[in-house]
Amino acid sequence: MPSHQTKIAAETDCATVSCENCGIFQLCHSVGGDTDLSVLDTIVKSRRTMKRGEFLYRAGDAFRAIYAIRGGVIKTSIFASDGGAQITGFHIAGEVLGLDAITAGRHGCDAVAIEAASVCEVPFALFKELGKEFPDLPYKMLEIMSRDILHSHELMLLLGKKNAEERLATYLLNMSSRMAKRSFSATQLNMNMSRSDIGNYLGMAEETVCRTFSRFQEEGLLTIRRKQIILNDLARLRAKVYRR
Amino acid sequence: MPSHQTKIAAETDCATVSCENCGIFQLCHSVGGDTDLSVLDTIVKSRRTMKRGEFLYRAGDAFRAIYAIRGGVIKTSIFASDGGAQITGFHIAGEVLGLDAITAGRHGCDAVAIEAASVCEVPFALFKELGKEFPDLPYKMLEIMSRDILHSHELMLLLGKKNAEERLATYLLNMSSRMAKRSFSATQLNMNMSRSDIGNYLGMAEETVCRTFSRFQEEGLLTIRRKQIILNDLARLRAKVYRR
DNA sequence: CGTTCACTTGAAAGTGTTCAATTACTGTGG
DNA sequence: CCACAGTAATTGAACACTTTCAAGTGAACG
Repeated sequence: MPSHQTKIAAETDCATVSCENCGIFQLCHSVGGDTDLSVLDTIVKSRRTMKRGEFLYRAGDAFRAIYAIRGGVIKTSIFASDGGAQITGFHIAGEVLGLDAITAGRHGCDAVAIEAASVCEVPFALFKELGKEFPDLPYKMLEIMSRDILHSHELMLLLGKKNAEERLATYLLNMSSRMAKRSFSATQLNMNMSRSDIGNYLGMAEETVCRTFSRFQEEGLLTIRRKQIILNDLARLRAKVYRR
Repeated sequence: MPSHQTKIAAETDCATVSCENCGIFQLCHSVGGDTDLSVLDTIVKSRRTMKRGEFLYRAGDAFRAIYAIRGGVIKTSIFASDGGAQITGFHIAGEVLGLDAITAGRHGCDAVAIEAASVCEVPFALFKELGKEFPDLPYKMLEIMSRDILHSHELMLLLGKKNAEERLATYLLNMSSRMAKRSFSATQLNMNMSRSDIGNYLGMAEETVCRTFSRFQEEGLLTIRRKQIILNDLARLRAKVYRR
């Protein structure tokens, strides 16, 4: 579990697990059946590696492609006219980005790498072409978007109804289960995002995030080691998610 | 503009404007071209009228159909395990409901009529059938979902970053523009939802909604007449949307 | 015509934010 | 390898905003 912090965290896994971590690949596999997959391979191989701080796209950019994350973490955020921003998600391997741009024809949010990352770029025009050969493809995409909407709704519930402890607990458990799903540790989280980003995402001040982390640590729920958070008691953390 | 409060507010308009208010119809028109539209007519004619308080579907119900609202207002809400609820939207004529259920195969939220309403029910299986004849159809649906995601993101920004005044101002202007888009008055809003519902949606207590309404009225921004809100100064209201 | 529910308003209490100061870490250059 | 600078994280204390609790008003409806 040590030191390859400059490397892309999940990249190797993504390769070894025959790219199960990569959404589009998954998609294609589940759709392709015995059909010739050579075209798909071509598309998926148009990869891109990103350094920390690099933008995948910016709000206002013309919509050309959708992106499947192969490794690393990418954050998306929207902006109010007054400059205020709201982070709408931290996205990890296997998740698909850019779908919110379909309607407007341009991206509504910024997508920026929080740590070194790797993405598959699938031009939307090409995606539509493929839809002709694999009629299930667009419906798979509907499923993915449907999942996005569910995620949004959960975040709304969090932002609208939960207090600081409930927010942070929810967030940690969400991260934990998403990591576990991709066969990372469920209890040792590398929180590469800053406290400030977490606060922005959860709708609370950076300081409140810190204080809540500290309180959780005092209560023995977790251990803070730099950016690494070790969850010591998932059960008790789960109890924090809902109002007492 | 007077009294037909028990009638479905937009139903008549929907008919006269050759059903432009109805999302699915719009959808079909934009897709159909000169092709035989008789099947579409059949589907769209499977309408349903709803009384205030009636459920279109409940969280957990099996996903069978998607719904386009022809008239009235339907609210959707999700539930936390502890019983807490978050209203995720008030939906009016022309909007499509039920799409968030595609992934899970069952609905994740309740949809209930706030006032008498009328909806077109489109069985999803049938929708998929139609997709074969009209290949653009699923992509149109992607667009609609993309719009939903954008809406969700905006609400997140509101819930995460805005204070009471900004929230209510945003909400009123949003309602205003949606009504205007469907050729209703932009300044005379019939807020059929309760203060409590508004509060829930905006992530604030019912009392705070009242107080904010009162303050806006004192400032001359609007006039409160029962459920009817008259916006007297859109410009000044817009200035309230962002932080001073 | 009274009962009920929704809305409104007041005052007290919490919770989280803001401002400010301190400490810890990261990365850079000597 | 260490010192330094700059950034991120943490903690404290005062303050602001919203919530909560409580009471009162008004409309709606049987």
